[in-house]
Amino acid sequence: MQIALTAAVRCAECPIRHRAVCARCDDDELSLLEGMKTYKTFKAGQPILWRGDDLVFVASVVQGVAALSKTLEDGRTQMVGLLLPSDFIGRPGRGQIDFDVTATTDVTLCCFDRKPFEKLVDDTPHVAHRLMELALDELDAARDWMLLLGRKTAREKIATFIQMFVRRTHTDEQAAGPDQFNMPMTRDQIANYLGLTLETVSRQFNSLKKEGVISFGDRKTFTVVDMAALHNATGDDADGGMID
Amino acid sequence: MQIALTAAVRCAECPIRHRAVCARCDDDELSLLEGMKTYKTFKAGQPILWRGDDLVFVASVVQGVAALSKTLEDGRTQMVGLLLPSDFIGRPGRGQIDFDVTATTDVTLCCFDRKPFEKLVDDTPHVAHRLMELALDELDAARDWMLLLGRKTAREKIATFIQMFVRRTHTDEQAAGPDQFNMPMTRDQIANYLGLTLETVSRQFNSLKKEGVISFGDRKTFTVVDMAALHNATGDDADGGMID
DNA sequence: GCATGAGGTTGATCTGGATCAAAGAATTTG
DNA sequence: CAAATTCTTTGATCCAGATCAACCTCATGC
Repeated sequence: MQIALTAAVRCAECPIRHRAVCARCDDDELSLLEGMKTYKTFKAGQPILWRGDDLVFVASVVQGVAALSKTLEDGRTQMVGLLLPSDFIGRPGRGQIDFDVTATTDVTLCCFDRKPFEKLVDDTPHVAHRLMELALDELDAARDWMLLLGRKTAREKIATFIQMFVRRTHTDEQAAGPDQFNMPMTRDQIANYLGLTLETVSRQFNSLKKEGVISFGDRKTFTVVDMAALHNATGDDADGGMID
Repeated sequence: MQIALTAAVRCAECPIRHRAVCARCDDDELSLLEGMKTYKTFKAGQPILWRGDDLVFVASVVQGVAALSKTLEDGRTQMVGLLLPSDFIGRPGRGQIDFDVTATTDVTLCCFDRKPFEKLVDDTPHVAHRLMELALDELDAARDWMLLLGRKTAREKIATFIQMFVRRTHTDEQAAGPDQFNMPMTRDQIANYLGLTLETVSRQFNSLKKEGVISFGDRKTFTVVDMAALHNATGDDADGGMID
């Protein structure tokens, strides 16, 4: 699950601010982790963890995008979470996960052995508290997504996805300009996230483009032209949008 | 959210075992809460909490069924959680909720003021730890449901729902016999849970009945005749079923 | 440069569930 | 127990999105 971990405010080499450890964490706590971190990289498309795998490490996403997904017997799959930089992989107190984690783009993880990390959690109540908060955030996001999957139209799903993606992304270094973003996922991956097919995703993207709500650069870059119209298309009321 | 709270192993008047406090809780901790609990009852259909409400109490469901749900601007709604006896309402550290809680049947809650409850949580690390576990269970359940909402057919949704309901219910006092259960929800409520319409729910129920997988008593009672066939119809593999 | 392959678009057709409609149970009310 | 109300079933029709099928457009490699 992606509760944001984080080693540290002062985790020097990582360009992200790990999120599992809060601002109140002092140097002593952080330095406990400082010595034991390792980096792992994965190529786009590579599996990071399989369902049922032993969780030997926990990690923050430093670079790239990873996906949590579940699969039915006959191969239909559904993404159940999206991991962006600073998001966390691993569940405090659990040795296993019930979904697959796959690299969507090339991914760099900042990893810590699970055991010492859990000791840190056990020894520092406010870190445990922080992890609880993050789990609850995840739960909120999952429930927003349930509403999307169960009741929204294809158009609303796409609009909601773009809005969510923009909100989670636009303070990051990967932002290419004002309201302009890199879309690191293929149509197929987006379809898996939204419970649609890739053809429907393509059609809806292009229909929003035709209406002047968004526009594409080189297909990896897109710009939200009319943020109000985009929000209008989500089906959400006033400001109750997805944050995940 | 329904992480199971619980006052106690020895919470004498409640016929349930509250779940937020674990077996390791000793008498001293429990007695902290013992003095401050109150019971609230709600009629079927009554709202228990509205989205955005201040959370002045946390509570365990003692009797009946309640639902968490979210609503779009135009009124479409999606249930995002089902609260059965011993489930918990309230989120440690949060003063607000982002969904509505409604009584599905007549409901009795065992309530505690939020503030003293949170003090108990803060003072007893293993209770906090238990709550974290419960939040993670919820998250797993929410993700299972995302798979259901995004990728399952109507038939698979109904089969999964019955299986889930049976699993969560069949040790309870409300079980009417072996594999026989009371269904406390209307077709409409089930539809809202599964992202379907009430007509489709009715048709699928009757088609499973016609095939001899389940049978009805007086429409509030149903029996799973062929558990294997039911599981077969869920689309899940081997034993990776919903637990929620 | 051309070949190869991965991703994306676009069109035609099909279909699972939604929607619309009406007629039964069951339960509650008076 | 008749009337009203709330649920449920069942049928007919419709349509959003899936499916099937080309074709297009980039990258990347040789």
